[in-house]
Amino acid sequence: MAKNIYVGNLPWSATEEDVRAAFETFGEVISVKLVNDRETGRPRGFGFVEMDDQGALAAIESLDGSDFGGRNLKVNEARPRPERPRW
DNA sequence: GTTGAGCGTT
Repeated sequence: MAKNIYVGNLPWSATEEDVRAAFETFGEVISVKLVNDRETGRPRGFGFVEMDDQGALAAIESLDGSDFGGRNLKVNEARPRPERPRW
């Protein structure tokens, strides 16, 4: 099983491989998604990481509040996202 | 070449 993780307060210079490398230290990283502004194309400074349950919990406990790129990282379980409507 | 609370573009 896997969990979605919310990652916030990221430096604007951070990339998905940086986040993935940081989270791979604690477990198997399934996917990494950094959110960029769709209209301006600028990075919004947060993203999501999908990991295994144990790895996700370990990464949250270890990376939340830790220093990443000079910023205090915010790591938490992501909110459930509604599935896309297909009507 | 700028900015800084938050939960995503398929």
